[in-house]
Amino acid sequence: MSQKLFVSAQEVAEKAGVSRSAVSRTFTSGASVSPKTRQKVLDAADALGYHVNHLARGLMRNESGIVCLIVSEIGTPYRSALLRALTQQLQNSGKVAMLINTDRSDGSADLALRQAIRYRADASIILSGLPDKSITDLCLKNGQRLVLINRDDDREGPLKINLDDADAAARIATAFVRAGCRKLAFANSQAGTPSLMAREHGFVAAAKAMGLDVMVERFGHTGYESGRAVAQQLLTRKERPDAVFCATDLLACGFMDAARHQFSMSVPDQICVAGFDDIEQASWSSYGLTTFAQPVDMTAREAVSWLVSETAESENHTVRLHADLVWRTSIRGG
Amino acid sequence: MSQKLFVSAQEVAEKAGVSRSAVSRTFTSGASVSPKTRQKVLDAADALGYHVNHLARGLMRNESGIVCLIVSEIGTPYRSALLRALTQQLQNSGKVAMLINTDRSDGSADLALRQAIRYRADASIILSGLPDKSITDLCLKNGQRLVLINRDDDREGPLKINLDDADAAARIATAFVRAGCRKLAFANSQAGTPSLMAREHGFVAAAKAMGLDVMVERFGHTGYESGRAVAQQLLTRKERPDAVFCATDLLACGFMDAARHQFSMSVPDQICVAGFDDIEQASWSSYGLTTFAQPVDMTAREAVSWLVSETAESENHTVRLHADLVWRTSIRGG
DNA sequence: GTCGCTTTTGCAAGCGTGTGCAAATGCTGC
DNA sequence: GCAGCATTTGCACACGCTTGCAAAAGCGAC
Repeated sequence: MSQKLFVSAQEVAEKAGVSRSAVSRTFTSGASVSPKTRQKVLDAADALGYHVNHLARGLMRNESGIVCLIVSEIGTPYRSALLRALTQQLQNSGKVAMLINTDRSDGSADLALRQAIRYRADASIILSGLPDKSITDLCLKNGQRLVLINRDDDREGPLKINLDDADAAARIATAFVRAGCRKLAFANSQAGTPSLMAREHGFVAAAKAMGLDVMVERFGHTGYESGRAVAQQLLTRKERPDAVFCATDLLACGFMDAARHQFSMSVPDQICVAGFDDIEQASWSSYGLTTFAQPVDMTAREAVSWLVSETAESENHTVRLHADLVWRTSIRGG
Repeated sequence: MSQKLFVSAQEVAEKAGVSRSAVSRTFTSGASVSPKTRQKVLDAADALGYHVNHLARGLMRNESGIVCLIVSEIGTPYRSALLRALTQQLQNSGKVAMLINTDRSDGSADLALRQAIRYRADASIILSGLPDKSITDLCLKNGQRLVLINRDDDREGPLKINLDDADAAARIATAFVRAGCRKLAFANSQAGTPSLMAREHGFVAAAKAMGLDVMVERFGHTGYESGRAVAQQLLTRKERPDAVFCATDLLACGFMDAARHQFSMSVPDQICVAGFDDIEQASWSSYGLTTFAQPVDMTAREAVSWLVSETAESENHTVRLHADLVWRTSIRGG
């Protein structure tokens, strides 16, 4: 590394002919400093290229300004969209995002949270994976805040943001039946996360309430390829479904592609398809997928505003957001 | 925030019955500490839930372990894939990623880099936007390292990672001609980044070398909708192109969708299409897009290995990577 | 000029860590 | 037991910053 170190407040103070406290106060909002010295400090700082050392500031204030985002499958459309919204909101609130990728092993969420603790992150937002109870307890005990997105879990302390998955599933079941469909199917992955399972159970329950059975098929992880695989399983059955609700838009895209190009089926004439997330591709004209829009901006806003709020400690807070149905062309009628 | 502060090395030392230096040394690799005390410290630390304060450590060592990723359009397939690879590599090297979103205004890249300086980031990786010279100079002067990905620029000091865009463009021009196409077009956005323009110019030049003209059309920013718009401009011309090279896969997807669904054209029979990036959607069977694969993993590896290397300072380093042609079904023959 | 009051300023004590240096400890061979 | 050596340990200072506290400075009124 270069010999030349960063310029410190001390040097600025000397150049401006004031005490070190003065320069510190100049860069601390709400501190008492006269306009005259303030200007002297600002000039000197600019000339020297001074920037407050947030490491040291965090050390003193016991508040780093860092928020950890713990996320897997970053390359996925929905995840990256959420990531975008979160970083945007965090920056608006003067926080900075530390990104931790948990794609690797299974204990990686714990490792990630430990990293968050090391950097004294003010908070962590978990978009994936369920950390060990001992770790989250440690976070909470040390005044860190925790947000769990779509990760239903029974811990006390963290903010949990969820969707009305079951309601949405019921709505889509109704839509299928109105379109004249009677042979319903549900396409899922084997990930088994709470939100995916809530959609599945909600759909099956709603169908049962209308006197219909549901063929459920699960495969692999939650991606395009799994959608194709599930299509192969469902569409080679003796009795083909005439409507399928996919737990995710990616699954739905894979399913539609297989149905059309591999089984030469027409969507929505021969089979109706619905998804969940409203990723960008759902609106592409090759798909025109009817789906539920994840309120990513709202989610990000809720998460961040809770993180930066003064109060809101330790009460068991859960936010349930509504997913709007976006009607396109993959279901008949409408 | 909670009254209970984080546990410090001091408390661990007291509980273990050793000096504070001992616990510090226990958590510093390569420090001299006997196995016996080391174990005592480890036990005490575990019992108390101690974690080294990286803020303080960074302050002392003048090396924070933080690397800033400065990126816009995080939700885009290519960007998020690169992000995934970079965070992966950084974590492998014991670094941690600070994510900075520059979607907002134009000066946001500068603001972002300034944030990086405040946290004494060891390095910054810029995936988008060109920061002001004064800021990058400041980074470099203070021993920060800088990596520019696909952002050709004439500064000295940073590592620049680029692709052989022009070569790729020439290859695809040849492929078009071999497929019997003579009326070539290039679809671009108005972003005007170096790599996009290199593809355009390379394509036009290669075509000219073969005695062919190219219809060039640019629209908006680099996304699906712009692809559709460009299609509308190109396909309503008196003389329609029979082959179009899109500067980006997203543009290509938009173009193909418009060509097929809006103009009822068949790809590749009536028009051949090629893209660039090899995003996941390019392989989806609705597109089957022939495209060039961005070597994201290689890019990430090059960037990170340079960042953590001891040497490699101040020499003007440029890495030019090769983009493999991925042949699918959007071009005839092959 | 002096008094009372408000605002500004400087001092110094921390925050939690790494590390050079000297003292202490352990080990080996007589 | 003791000299000679390698290893471990503790002390104390440094890193760059914030902030309580008291001294200093400004200001208006008498």
